Amino acid sequence: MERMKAPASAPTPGSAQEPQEPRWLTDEEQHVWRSFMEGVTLLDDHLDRQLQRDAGMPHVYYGLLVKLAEAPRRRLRMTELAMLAKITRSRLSHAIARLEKNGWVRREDCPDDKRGQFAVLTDEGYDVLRQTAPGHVEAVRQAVFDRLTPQQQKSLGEIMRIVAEGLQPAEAGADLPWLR
Amino acid sequence: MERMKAPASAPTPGSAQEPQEPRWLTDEEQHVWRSFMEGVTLLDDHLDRQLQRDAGMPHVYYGLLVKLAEAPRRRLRMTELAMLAKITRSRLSHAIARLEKNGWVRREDCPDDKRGQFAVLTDEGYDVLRQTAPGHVEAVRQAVFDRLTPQQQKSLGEIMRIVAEGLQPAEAGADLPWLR
DNA sequence: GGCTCCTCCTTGAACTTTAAACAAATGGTC
DNA sequence: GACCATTTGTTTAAAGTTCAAGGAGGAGCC
Repeated sequence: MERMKAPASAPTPGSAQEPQEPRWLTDEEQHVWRSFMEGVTLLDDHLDRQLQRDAGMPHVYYGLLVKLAEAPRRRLRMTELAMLAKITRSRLSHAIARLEKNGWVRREDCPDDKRGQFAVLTDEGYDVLRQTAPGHVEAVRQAVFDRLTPQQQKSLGEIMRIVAEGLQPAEAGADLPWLR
Repeated sequence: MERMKAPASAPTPGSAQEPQEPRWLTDEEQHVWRSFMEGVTLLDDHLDRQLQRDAGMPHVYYGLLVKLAEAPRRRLRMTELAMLAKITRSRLSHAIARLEKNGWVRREDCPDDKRGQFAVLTDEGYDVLRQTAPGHVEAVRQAVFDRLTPQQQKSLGEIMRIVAEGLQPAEAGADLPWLR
């Protein structure tokens, strides 16, 4: 994974060749990375199961409903929603199609731009959210916040914000500053 | 998401009813949680794409090869591997089937237990790992370690280990203590 | 208008994951 | 041995995700 046996000698650094000596992870870094991946995997699974059971949808879909619920008039342009949720438009298209079938979201044409579509949270969708939100918060609390000190919570936020910013496509939302 | 408008009054705490007043997230907690989810989503996507492009497999599959590479005789029982990778046996079955098609893993019967199967990393599989590991470490470094102070790295490890432990099924690996 | 390029969103196929059901082997227990 | 519960791993179908391709509208330019 992050470590494999390293070759005996390394090419001169700074040369034109790309394949420098790989910057393998140290043991400490490796432990961090494994804890991270394990924690994320288990947490993701846990919340997906919780929501699938209690709300009949995966975590990502739940997140979409939340974004819509928070938006003015409970609606967002598809691209906007995709960016907020950090997923591709393609994935969003499929997701909204499913949520539409459930009656939790409906599509509306955009008057200004005939290419555009709004995803609109229906009253039924809002109800689902209201009924399932308490259980979900509780799950998140039990899995994460209840186990961490305030200082750890703060650190986690800072750390993951840094990571997220580093991966944010440079221009993402540059023209939609109010989304950030 | 973690917050919806709260009812005006709460049922008496400690009563027999479950639906207490939900423990909504504070604003700070909510920011932490969103940073976390966004970071994880972006990171997961990023590494998946990196490995799909450079190694022809998703991140999880890569992780399976790594576990096998580290195991004695480069082999593990299916259940053992599933537990190490924190995935279900079903998922593992499918994954190994695919990796077997690639020629990177092969199955072997377990002599002791006729139900049992070993997943064995082939030489081809090992080569793929050797060739793609440098690129992957580099991606992990650039996305995570290069951006964090040593103190933050340490915190991240501690925090995610706590989260992981909380979600580990109580008995998981209890009878396989050498796996922990 | 005509041209080109870009953006918005959808689609279909291939692939991965999940959930539930299942066969076979094991390990008691009687 | 017969019985029953458990463990092991697979299978099926449905659901979700990804990738590449594409239609349609907008925006700038001649």
